[in-house]
Amino acid sequence: MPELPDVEVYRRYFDAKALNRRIDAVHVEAPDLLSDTSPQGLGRLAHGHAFETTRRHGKYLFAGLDSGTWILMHFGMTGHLDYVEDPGDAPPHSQCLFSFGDSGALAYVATRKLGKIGTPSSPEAFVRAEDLGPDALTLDLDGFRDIAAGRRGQVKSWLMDQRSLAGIGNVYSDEILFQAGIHPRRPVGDLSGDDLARLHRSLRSVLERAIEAGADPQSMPEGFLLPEREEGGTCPRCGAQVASVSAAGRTAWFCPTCQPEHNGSG
DNA sequence: AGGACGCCCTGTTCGC
DNA sequence: TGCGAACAGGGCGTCC
Repeated sequence: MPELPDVEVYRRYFDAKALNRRIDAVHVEAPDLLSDTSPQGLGRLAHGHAFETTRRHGKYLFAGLDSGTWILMHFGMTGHLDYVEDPGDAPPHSQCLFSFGDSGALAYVATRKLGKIGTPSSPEAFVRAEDLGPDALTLDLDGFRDIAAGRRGQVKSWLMDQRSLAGIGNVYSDEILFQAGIHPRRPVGDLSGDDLARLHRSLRSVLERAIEAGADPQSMPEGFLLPEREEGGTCPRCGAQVASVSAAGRTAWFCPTCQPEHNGSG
């Protein structure tokens, strides 16, 4: 789930459900997820205040309180947000629950507890402290070329490196490489200027269109590889069977025909 | 520097 | 039917 498009959809959901409502109670079910505070500390920070703004950087969501402090959410592999009218109806694995004074509650749900919740002094300070790269959606072609320069590894690893550019994970790196017709294990240094330009265009369009689709795998645009990322899946462009290789410690899915490992000129 | 692992968790699926 | 292994869309630390 939670790569850049998913987290952007969560952010909008957060805005729609949780802004400008007085927080009455904070319940933390999994204190281990709090990276820099305690359940009591989080409660003190939020109690009596309201969220007034949100931001996103890569896969991180930041919620700003009217007191000027911030709460950070990262969703790991299985996290999401769920608003319920009755706090008693919070779904299983609700690790953190913000209850509002008027009614309702926002649940941070994470089955596998691989995410984290923190209280950075600001989004900018957090990005700096974690050494995150620029948000993938804000990067123009020149910036993209800059971060590619000198890079030696495989293109998929590079796209997924949060310190290089923030927001792309396993699924969307596959999609971006597919749309650009580039094999996931191609060395970044071997990519031509045209390859890089194509990759950058794919990056933007894939992320933007995925957000438009609500980051819902069932609703992806025609021609997306995403729903075919499994054994027996077929390429939406040429119909060939998709293949998988291990890259960057994850399973990369791609079309062997549309994404040849070696470019023809070599 | 980059890559291959193992690990953090829990739930689901698949093979025997 | 039951059970263990493998695996799942993230990220960190360690070793080579």
